[in-house]
Amino acid sequence: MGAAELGRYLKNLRQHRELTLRAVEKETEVSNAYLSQLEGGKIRNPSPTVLHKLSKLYGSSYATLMKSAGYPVPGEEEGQEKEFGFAARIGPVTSEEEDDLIEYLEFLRLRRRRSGK
Amino acid sequence: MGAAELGRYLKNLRQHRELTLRAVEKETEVSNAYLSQLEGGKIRNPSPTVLHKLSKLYGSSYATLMKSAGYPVPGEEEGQEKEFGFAARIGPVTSEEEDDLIEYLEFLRLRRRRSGK
DNA sequence: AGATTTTGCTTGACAAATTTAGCATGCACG
DNA sequence: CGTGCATGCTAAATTTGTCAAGCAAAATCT
Repeated sequence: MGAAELGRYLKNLRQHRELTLRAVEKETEVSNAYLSQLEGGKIRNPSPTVLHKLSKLYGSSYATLMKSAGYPVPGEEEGQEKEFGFAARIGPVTSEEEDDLIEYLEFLRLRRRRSGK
Repeated sequence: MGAAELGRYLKNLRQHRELTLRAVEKETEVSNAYLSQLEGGKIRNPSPTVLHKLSKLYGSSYATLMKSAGYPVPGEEEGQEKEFGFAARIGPVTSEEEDDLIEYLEFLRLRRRRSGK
């Protein structure tokens, strides 16, 4: 898990695409030095931004890279099928409304927890 | 976006739950000093692992924390419609909560219409 | 073969994340 | 009033991500 696995995975992706470290550096603006360390399994907590850039360039899944880096991946946890029914029901919302609704939901749950259901 | 937004968001979550920095430290094994800096918007790239721990403790969505930290969120990138993005962000809700949220959304829109903006 | 370029990697330095220790204010209670 | 403790914060220290520069082997060219 973690650094070593991510390294092997990234090296595999790159070599399979016959790209050089410096070619990847040019496309992705991540230094070849750092890429080398990444592939060598020497980096334990790479920034998700870097992983995202690499996933785009390699055409591979960002979620997979995150996972193999040892990071938790949203949606990997549990039951995210039911949520979509709600999305359809509530219709389009602005991002401001999103923020307000989420905060209100948290308030609701807190209140419910205090007064035992 | 980024550090300041994440900070406000985290502080809000914690205060609504009436937790102290040291209480959070105890549950999550993230130092109270670091939590303070996080909430003060002084941390630009917190590790996803930390965000995940906080999301679990606060009962809030990991994806939302990632997003407000300025990280790309897996699943939100391509393909899926905007409404589904909100569904992923808000996480699973009970049907009781659905009702409350929709009612609250109507209230929000009514209020906004009254006071200009 | 020798020169030049390319490639992967290591080193040194810098910045930023995270922790440990400690400070300052506020609040209880003797 | 004091003293003790909780709370939020900051300063210093440590660890680690990230980059610029450079090096050795391999490839490529002449």
